[in-house]
Amino acid sequence: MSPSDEAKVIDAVQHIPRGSVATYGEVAREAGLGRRARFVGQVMARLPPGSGVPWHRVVCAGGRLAFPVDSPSHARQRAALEAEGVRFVGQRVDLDRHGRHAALDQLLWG
DNA sequence: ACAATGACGCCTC
DNA sequence: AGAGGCGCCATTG
Repeated sequence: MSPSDEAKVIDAVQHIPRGSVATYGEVAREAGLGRRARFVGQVMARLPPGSGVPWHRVVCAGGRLAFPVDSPSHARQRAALEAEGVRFVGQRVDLDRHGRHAALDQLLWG
């Protein structure tokens, strides 16, 4: 990996509109990094607190959160998402409303 | 150099 | 729905 790969990931995450989410895999592709979903996870994990990067908008495939449902981190991410209007269906983000193919995203991303 | 470890994803029972 | 298995790849011990 090059230092710029990390920058590409950060950039892609920063471009996720408020109130919507993107999966790790989608971020990897949008950043031009192919199938390196795990790499995206690594970058998120290394983010210093207060970096300003909306890491909570990055979720696993299918809308699940990467953290164990009983963990504080899971609760934190879910709260952050719900605070900006993201709906949950059970323990999954409602991707029909907030996923990359949602109507609003189509307008913002083409 | 090598094995283990993840903020992943997809497929198969 | 849930559990395993495997591919993935940078980091860590």
